[in-house]
Amino acid sequence: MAGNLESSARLEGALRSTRPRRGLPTHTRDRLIAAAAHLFNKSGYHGTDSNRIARQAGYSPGVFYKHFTDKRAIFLAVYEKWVASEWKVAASHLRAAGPRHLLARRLIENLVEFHTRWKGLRASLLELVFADPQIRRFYRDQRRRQLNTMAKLREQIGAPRHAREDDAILLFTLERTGDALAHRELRDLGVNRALVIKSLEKKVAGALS
Amino acid sequence: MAGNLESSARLEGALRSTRPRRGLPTHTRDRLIAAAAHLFNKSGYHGTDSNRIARQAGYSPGVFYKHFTDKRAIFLAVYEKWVASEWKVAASHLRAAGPRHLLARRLIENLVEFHTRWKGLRASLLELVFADPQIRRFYRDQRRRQLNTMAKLREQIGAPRHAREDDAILLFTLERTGDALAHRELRDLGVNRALVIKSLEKKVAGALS
Amino acid sequence: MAGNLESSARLEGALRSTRPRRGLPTHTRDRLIAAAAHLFNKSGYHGTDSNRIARQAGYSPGVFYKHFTDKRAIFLAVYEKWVASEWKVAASHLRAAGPRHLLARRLIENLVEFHTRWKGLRASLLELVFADPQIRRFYRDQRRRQLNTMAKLREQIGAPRHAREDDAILLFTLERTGDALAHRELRDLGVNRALVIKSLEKKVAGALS
Amino acid sequence: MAGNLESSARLEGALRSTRPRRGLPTHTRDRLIAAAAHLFNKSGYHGTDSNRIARQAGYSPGVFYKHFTDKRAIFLAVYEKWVASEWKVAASHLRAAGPRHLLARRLIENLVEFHTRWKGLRASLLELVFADPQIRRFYRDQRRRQLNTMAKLREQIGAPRHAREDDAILLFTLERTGDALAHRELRDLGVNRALVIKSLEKKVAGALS
DNA sequence: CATGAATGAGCCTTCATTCAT
DNA sequence: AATGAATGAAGGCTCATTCAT
Repeated sequence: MAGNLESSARLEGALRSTRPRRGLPTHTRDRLIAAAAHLFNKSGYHGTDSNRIARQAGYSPGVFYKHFTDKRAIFLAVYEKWVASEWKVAASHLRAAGPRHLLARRLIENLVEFHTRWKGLRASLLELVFADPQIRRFYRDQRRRQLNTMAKLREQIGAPRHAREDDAILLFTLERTGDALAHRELRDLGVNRALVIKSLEKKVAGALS
Repeated sequence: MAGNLESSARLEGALRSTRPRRGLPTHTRDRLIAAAAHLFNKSGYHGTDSNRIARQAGYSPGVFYKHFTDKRAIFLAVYEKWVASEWKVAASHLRAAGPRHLLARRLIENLVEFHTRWKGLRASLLELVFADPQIRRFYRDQRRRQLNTMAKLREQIGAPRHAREDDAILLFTLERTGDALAHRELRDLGVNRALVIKSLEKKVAGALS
Repeated sequence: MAGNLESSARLEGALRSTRPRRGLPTHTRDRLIAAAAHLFNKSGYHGTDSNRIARQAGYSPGVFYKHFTDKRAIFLAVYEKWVASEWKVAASHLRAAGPRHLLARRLIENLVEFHTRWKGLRASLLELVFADPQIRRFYRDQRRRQLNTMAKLREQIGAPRHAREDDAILLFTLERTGDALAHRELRDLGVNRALVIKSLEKKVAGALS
Repeated sequence: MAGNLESSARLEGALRSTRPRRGLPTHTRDRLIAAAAHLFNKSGYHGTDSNRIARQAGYSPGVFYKHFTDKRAIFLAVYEKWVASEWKVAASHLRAAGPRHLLARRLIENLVEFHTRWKGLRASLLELVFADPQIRRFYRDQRRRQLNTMAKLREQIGAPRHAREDDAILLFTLERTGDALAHRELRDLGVNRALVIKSLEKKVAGALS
């Protein structure tokens, strides 16, 4: 993954150590977000307490509230950063030239990777989307943006229009199946993972035609 | 709706009042489950506490722990009852004769109704599936059962076989789109609800052919 | 052991089974006391709840409060019965003829047996003697009675008088050392059990001379 | 008394008032221990709850669990501190020069004082020694230490050896009689307090010869 | 006499949040 | 900017006790 949300592995070891006693506010904020991302993803939103986030980032509890009004706020920040980095990666795939089936393959690969890396965060997300208006708003903004991007992309590559409804359903399918792939749910279902992935790729390729 | 989980509306008004001073354990348990279903659905799992469940059911706090070891346990009980009643309704639709497109329509109608009624519960569910092994197991058992039922149903109506993988993807699509329909997510996306439903019906009808 | 407080072994198996649906109040009371004795001794006063006492005796929780005003009351009843049976046994030893050193031996043997059998009860007792005036009063009555008995006994066997103060100290010594013998405290201290017992016997024999 | 456990009287009045808004952890911990010692001694272990300990020490409930995992843990801490201060005082008596009968007198005086000050704590202790392995272990370690100290002391002052068994019995006698003296048990028994004390002194003096 | 469902005060414990340093 | 001790509301859970049947 690119960007600001470091991988879990790197996080675990490095965070506590190398930190200047007094850093730039932005740096502190970023460290907190990275720590929160890691912990939310590992233990869920409700399984993570704010003191622990601060400690994991190498700070004392008070720092947390200098940068975020409450726990909800840092979740939103984590989520925003997460989504931003997702978009960056997706965009790079979309810019890359190549035949449609290869594009589809890359997008699905990316999907699975993302859902796998952030499965804990996603599990918490859905409850928060339900419970918190601000998170809900952001969540839906992203979906709208995805939908618009799909339409634009088709335009760029000269494919014919599709019904926005079918695009939406496809996004839902990808999202939910991405979770299933991340959680090894398929194995429990006696379903072949590779075939599912192939099927998704076909759907995406179809949507781009 | 059929079944044991009373509708929210009925619950809200009636629970506290009409209760014999001393009932059968089963009855008490059922009332607790109904109250929990209502509250989990309204305020989410983490927004509901055990004392409140008891009070909503018309009891004092101690009663809760006579029937359930902890909150997790009653959530599972709620979930089991919820799923059981869902199956009952679905089964009645499946038994009813008629052309496939009508069957599909009824199933989708049922899907939307269920996701709408239990949207709060579903929002909490996904986090708990992630966090709790027992709930996860039950969740996946249901999915497997759904998958098997689909295959059997096709056999019964003489339709050709489909890949289990595609059935799984269809279930995921239905589940996630059902949530979207329940949460009025589509309006925010500028997507036509009726068309989405029609599209889902077509997918289901296709799966039954 | 004589009398009404059945041995733990017998209790464990038999209590729940053979009980007439409606018995004499005295019988019920006795069963409750026996069950309480067993449980207090095993788990301590604070580790035993009143519902469990009733259940162990083969009754429902309500029965308990038909016979005792509260948990304290049944402890006192247990204690009274326990002490009564202790006296009965001691009296039989005192009545039996024989040389003084044999009498002393039998009394110490009896002491150890009692402290061993009721070590859990004794552990709870001391806190309750501190906390509860009624139990305290009873406790001290017993001590006074012991003291008087010692004096009388010496008269009977024609031994010279001793200072009441020394008798009291001897009783304290016996009580505390009896506990130590019961709890295997001596082994931890690197002290020879047989020698301690011999020493106690000598003290008792001395007191009877 | 010297040492870290302040006297009840001082505690009662002073604790809540003079406390810096924010102190060193050690100081907080010490205040909690002092408050717990006071309350355990006054109301017994089971009559004291953790919130109350915190409040008595001048803190809010949460503080308690920053310093102790549970009530058992603070009891052990109280007990350790108590024993340590007891040893300090005893040691000062033992170091002081003087004839043996004066040493014995001072030791008994000290015994009575200690048992009087901590009678509530002692009453709870015995139940906890029965119920809690860790407290039991500590309790017995102290006894062993006392026993060893007695032997060493005799060596130092050039007295002949005594059987460890008799030393143990003497300690038990002192402990139990100390309690009796503390609880005014003797008055109820019609026993002369001064004579009992004299008798104990003689026993101790004898043990040092 | 006996039942056992129900009560409810109250203890144990957590954790988001604050604020004096 | 950072600290971290302290807060305190609130939730989880128990158990002595009651009372309608």
